[in-house]
Amino acid sequence: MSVITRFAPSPTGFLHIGGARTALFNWLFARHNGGRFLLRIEDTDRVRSTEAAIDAIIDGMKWLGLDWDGEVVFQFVRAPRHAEVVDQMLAEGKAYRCYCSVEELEEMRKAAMAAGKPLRYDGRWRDRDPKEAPEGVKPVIRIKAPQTGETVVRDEVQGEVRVANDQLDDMVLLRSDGTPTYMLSVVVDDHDMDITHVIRGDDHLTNTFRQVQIYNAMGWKHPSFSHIPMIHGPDGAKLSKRHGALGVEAYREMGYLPEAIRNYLLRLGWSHGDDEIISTQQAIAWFDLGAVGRSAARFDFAKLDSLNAHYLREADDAALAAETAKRLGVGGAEALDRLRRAMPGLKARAKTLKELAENAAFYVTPRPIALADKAKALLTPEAKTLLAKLATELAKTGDWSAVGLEALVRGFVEAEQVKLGQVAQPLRAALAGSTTSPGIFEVMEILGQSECLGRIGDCT
RNA sequence: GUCCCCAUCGUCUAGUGGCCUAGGACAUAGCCCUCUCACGGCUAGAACAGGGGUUCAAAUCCCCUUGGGGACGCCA
Repeated sequence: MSVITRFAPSPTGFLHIGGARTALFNWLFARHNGGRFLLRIEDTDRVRSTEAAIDAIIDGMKWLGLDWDGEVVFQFVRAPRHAEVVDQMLAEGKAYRCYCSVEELEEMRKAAMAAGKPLRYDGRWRDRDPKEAPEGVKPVIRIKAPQTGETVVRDEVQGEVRVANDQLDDMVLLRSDGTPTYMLSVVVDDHDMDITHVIRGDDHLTNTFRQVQIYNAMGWKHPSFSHIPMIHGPDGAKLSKRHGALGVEAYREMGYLPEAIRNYLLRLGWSHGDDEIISTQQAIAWFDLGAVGRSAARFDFAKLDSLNAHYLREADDAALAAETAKRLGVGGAEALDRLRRAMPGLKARAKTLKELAENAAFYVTPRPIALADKAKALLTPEAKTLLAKLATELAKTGDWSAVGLEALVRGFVEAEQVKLGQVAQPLRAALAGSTTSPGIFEVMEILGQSECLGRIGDCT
């Protein structure tokens, strides 16, 4: 039997980082096994589901390079099928109508809490005669769950997990308005879509017992379950927006590369010996459920940064130049060409595309460029004198290559009896407007002779 | 409150009873390289939550405690 996995987000918000990892693991597992990876949008909550969220999820998946097979499945349109399953359960005596009001349910929970008992529905309509139903109340349909024994889940990641059935209650399958609940639709859809492996966050682990009861009631074989640990914020608490529970588009905005995100997310909870840099090809070849860890991981931007820096250095210069130009809001073939030639020196110094753009700005800023305070401080009267002197020599040279310029400047400092830094730093200040930049001779070569002389002239 | 899950350096993790005076990566500190900043190289500090067992032998197996997380909804 071939493997079929799915990613089933509810469109009530963006595709956050935890969801992205769940999607990645499902995708990897399917690709590793030559199986199929499906995308199902769980939009049964009509109030909270939005079109914008659906778009955000789909864009996020595409950006991350997680391609799914076949058409996107929308859960809401399958509601009639879900109701049909409930009809069958009703007919077979595996489900029943419950006429409890929400107030009644609330009291039940309070009483249970006070008595130190599990918070569960007491089954008061389970065996009650439907003739006693109050007038005008639309019932919900509840499953007639087993009351003794235990339900066991053999999880690929968590191992064997069991719970006594008296801890579980008769959950609602169909709401009083006739729409299906999550528990029901997820089971019916996973069954109908022939999902073989359910890989999801471990916040669903205890839900799994209830879902298994539905599979059992229907006489269906349930898929293999893998509950992967959640991602926490740097402080160990649940991931909040403040930490990184941002939509993937926010990471894109911050200048992270999809390959870096994939690599980072993969290593959060999964490992392959001491390997850290793992290409997507390798990830597909190596991924296995058995190596997924069982404890929650904290999200760490520093590590993501370092991975991103790595992939930035490997990225194509022309593509990086185009992205940088876009972020800088500059166009034109000349600017683009300058950025492309400057890219090797630039990308080694940045961790994100955002930082890359900031560092690259001086290359394409029109004269006169603004000088940072520290750069101004470098341009002392003595330094300016030296620069002016150097400028006359620079104006005469016919070799404007980094190598030629370095030879020229080194000759100049020797003649002037000064250290290279005494010239290079003011030069950097004048040309880049900053105290830090790529190698100064490289900067000069890329900027070109007239631009350099102009910039030196602007501040001497 | 009830149930479930988890627990190795600050962080991500390797480790599946002897190879562990516990390895790697990120971060941190120092040194080297050097026109600055990065990159790169080298070095350093840094962990088996605590307590009981089992065993010739435990980071690894069992139990308890503690700490963290999750679920308990006519949300998903």
